[in-house]
Amino acid sequence: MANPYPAAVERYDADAIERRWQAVWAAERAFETPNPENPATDTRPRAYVLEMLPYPSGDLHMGHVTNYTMGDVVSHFRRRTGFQVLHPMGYDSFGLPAENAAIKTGGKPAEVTARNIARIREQMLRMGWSIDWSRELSTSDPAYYRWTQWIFLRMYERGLAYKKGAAVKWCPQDQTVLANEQVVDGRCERCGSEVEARDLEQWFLRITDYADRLLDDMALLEEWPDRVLTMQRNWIGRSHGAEVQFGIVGGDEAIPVFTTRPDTLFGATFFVLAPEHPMVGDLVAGTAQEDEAMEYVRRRGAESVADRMREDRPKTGVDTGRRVLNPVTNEEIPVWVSDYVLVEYGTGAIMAVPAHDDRDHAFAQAFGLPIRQVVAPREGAVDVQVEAYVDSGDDSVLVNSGRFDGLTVAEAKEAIPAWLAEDGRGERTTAYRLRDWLVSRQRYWGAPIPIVDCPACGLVAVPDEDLPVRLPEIDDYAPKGRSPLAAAENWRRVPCPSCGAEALRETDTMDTFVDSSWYYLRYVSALDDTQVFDRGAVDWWLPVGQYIGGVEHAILHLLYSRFFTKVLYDAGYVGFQEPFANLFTQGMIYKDGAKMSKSKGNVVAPDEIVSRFGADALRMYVLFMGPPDQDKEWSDSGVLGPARFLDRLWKSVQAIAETPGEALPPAPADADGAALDLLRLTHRSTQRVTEDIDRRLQFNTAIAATMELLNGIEKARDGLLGDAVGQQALRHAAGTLVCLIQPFSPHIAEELWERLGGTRLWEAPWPAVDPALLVSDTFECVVQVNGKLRERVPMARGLDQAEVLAAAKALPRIAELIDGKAIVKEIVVPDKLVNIVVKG
RNA sequence: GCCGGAGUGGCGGAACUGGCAGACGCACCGGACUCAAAAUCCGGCGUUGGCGACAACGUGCGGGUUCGAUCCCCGCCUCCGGCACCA
Repeated sequence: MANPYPAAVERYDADAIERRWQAVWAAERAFETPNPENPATDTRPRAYVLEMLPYPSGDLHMGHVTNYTMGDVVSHFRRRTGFQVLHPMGYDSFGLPAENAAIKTGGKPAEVTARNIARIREQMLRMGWSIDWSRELSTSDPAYYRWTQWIFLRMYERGLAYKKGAAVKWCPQDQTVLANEQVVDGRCERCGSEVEARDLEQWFLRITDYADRLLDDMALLEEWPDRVLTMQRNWIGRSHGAEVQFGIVGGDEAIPVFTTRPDTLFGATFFVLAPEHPMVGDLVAGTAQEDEAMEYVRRRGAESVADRMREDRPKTGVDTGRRVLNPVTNEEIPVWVSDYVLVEYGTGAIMAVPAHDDRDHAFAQAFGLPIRQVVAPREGAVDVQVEAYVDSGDDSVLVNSGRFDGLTVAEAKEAIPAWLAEDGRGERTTAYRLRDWLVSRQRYWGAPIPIVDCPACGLVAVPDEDLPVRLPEIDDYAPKGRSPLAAAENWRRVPCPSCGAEALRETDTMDTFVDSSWYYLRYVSALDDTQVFDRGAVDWWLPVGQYIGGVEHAILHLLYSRFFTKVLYDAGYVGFQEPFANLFTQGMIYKDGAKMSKSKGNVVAPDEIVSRFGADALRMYVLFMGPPDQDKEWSDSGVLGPARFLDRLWKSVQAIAETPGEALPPAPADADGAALDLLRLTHRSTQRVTEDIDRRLQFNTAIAATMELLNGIEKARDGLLGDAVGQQALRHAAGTLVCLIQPFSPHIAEELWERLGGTRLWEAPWPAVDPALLVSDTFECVVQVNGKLRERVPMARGLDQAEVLAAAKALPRIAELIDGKAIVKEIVVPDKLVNIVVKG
C-alpha cells in the first residue's frame, strides 16, 4: 500500500513521551478508584463511566479506539471536575472465534483467549486510556463465570430459567442453536449461514415476563438515543387486542385467536391455522382432506427459515373441510391451514377479515373466499372487493355489525371485547413479538449450565457452594451437533445433589450474551470471591452514569442487560431497575465507503497510526473526524490535522515555558489590548470545551475550540513576550490550553504541563471560566435592510433601542439604502442586530 | 408498508434557543525559506460578474409562516438504519 503520509514530518518524540507517562500512571496507580468505605453515608459525587467491553479477537480496531477514547475523555473530565470516577475494563472472552481458532490450530480455547487478551491489553495500555486496571475481568475466567452460573440459578429458582422442547433456530455452520435475536434475515448473525428449524430441548430465560416493564421503564431512559428505544420497542412489539374463542363445529373445543381488530369480528369470513398448530392433526383426522392437509404441513416444515421469511411470496393454503362458529354472527366459517399464519405469535390461529386486512384479502382472492365489509369511512365509499380498507381510528364507523353499527372503530375496539367477555367468548389481551431468550448452546467455550439431570429427581440445580461448574479439559472441541462437553464422560457423571444417585450434568453452555448481561455489576467487586458483588457498593456506583458503545447492540446486549438488572432488582440484589442511565451510541468508522474488514482489505490498523504519529494524535483524530454519534469516513490525510496541531502546540508551549512563571498563573488583572484579547479567547475557549464535553459530548467541536485557542496564542505570542503582563497572559493561555487538551491527548499534555512547572495534570482541577472575560464592552452590531446584511459596526453593549437604531441609520451605506423610502418596521435585537424594513 | 435518523464548499464538518452560512481541519493555489525537494512559516480558497469597493445567487426539491429560516410548518425527492405475512 502506498504511504499516504509526507516523508519527513517534523515531530516531537511522541513515542518516548507517551511511554514515559504510561509508566508513571502505572507506577502511581493513577486511575485506580477504591469503593467507598461507607457507601450509605458517602455523598461524594461519583461517575461510573463505562464502554462496552471488547471481545478479545486479537487486534484492537478503530471502533475500539473511538469507543474507549470517548469514554476516556469523559472519565478525565469528570475526575478533574471533582468526581470519584469508576472506569474499568474487561473482556467478553467466551465465544466461538477462540474455539474455532483452537480447532483449526490444535490449541486450547483457553490458551488462544489468554494470548489474545494479553495482546489487546498491551494495545490498550499503549493508547494511554485511564482505566482502573485493578478491576480487570474476563468472562471466561472461572472466578467470573462462577457468578454467571450463580445468577442463572437465581433465575432458575424464580422460574425464569426453564428447559423445554421447541422448534428452534439451528445454525448448521456453527452447529448450535441461536436466539431469535441472533437470526438476521433468516441467517446466522455470526457466520451468515441460512438457519434451519429443529425441534430440540433447550434452556430459555423468561424475558417475556418482563416485556411490559422493559417497555414501560423506557420512560426512565430519557438520555437514551431515540433510535435505540425505537428499536427495542419494535423488537418487543406489544399489541393490544383481544383473544376470541371460535367453537369447533361438531366438537366441544374452541380455538382461541388473537386479534388487534376485535371491531371487525362481524367481518370474519374464514379462519386460518398455522401449519405447526397442534390441533391441525386432530381436526383433519379421518376427513377427506386429511392427506392433502398433512402433505401441506409436511412441505412447509421442510422449507428453510429464510424461504419462509421471503417477502411477497404468494399465499398458499389448504381447506381442512372443518368449520368453526363465528361467535358474534353464529355463522359457520371454513378453517384453512396456511403458512402466512405464524405459530409462534399470538395463538397460532387467526380469524380472517379479508375486507379489512391486506393479507387476509390476498388470501381470500387467491381462494375465492367471501369478503364482507364491516367498517366504512365516515365520508365517501370504498370497494373492499378490490382492496382491503384498513383504518383503525375515529374516522370510520362500523356497518353490518348488528347493534354495533355506527360506533367508531376506536369505540368498537372497547365495546365488542366487553360484550364477548360477558359470557366467556373472549377478553381483552396483549400480544408480544418478543420471545423467550434461548440461552443454551451446543459448544464448548462458554459457561456450563449448572444443572444436573437425575433419573429420579429430574433437573436439579448445582448447589451454590459447588460453583463454579468448571469446563472440563477435553481434546476434541469440534461441534458435532451436540455439546463437546457430552464427550467428557467423567466430568459429566456426578451424584445427584438432591438424592445422591448417579446423574448426568447438563452439557450445553450458555450464550455469551448471558456473560455480558451483568459484567457492569461485577466491576464493582471484581476481586471478591465471597459474593457476586457488594450490595452497598453496587448501589453507590450504579446505575452507570455514561455508557458508550456501538448501536449494533441496541437490541441484544442492551435489552438483555436491562432484563438482568430487573431480575436482580426483584430478587433484592440491587436497588435500581435500569443499569444504564445515559447511553451514547457511537457511529461506525468506514474506509472507502465500507465498513473496515479484513476481507475487503480496507482496515487501518491503530498500531500503524500510533507508531507514526503517537497515541495522542490518533486519539484526537478519531474524535475530531466528526460528530461522535454519526458514521464517519476514515481519511489518511485527515489525521495530519491533529498531528500538526500537536507539533505546533509542542513548539509554542515550549517557547512560552522558557519565560518565568507558574504552570497556570491567574489572568493578569491589568491586561489590555492584545493581552486582553488573548485572555478573552482563552476563557471563551474554556467555556466551549467544557460545555462540549459536559453537556453535548461533542468532542469534534471541543477540539476545534482548542485549535482556535492555539491559533490565537501563536498570533499573539511574539507581541506579548516582551513584557511581564504579556508573558503572564501567554502563560495563562498556554497553561489553560494544555489543561483543555488533556482529556483528548493526555501524554503530551502531561509532559508540557510539567515543562510549564506543574505536576500531575490528571489530578489538577479543570480550568475555571471567568464570566467577566466572556464578554467585552463592545459588540459587532449587524445591520440589515430588509433582512439582508448590509453593514457591521462596533457598538457599546447595553445601549437602548433608539440609540442603536440612530447609530445604524447614521451609517453612510445604510442611510443611502433607506433614503427616500418609507420605513415599515424596525427590529432591534439587543447587543446583536438591527433590521430596518423599507418599502418603495 | 411502518418507525427512527440524515441531506450545507472539492472533502470531513460548524452554526447550541429563528438573528453575520461555511468555525476547525483536510485537499488545492500563490508566496517565503532551500541549489532543489520535503518539512515549516505567511497568504488565498462557496458560485457568478467586477481591477476594485461591491452586487447577485447559494444549506436536497416545491410551497408557507416570519422583519428575518440550514433551523419552524405543509407537500415531495434521495440516502442510511431498524422492523415487517406479528393478525
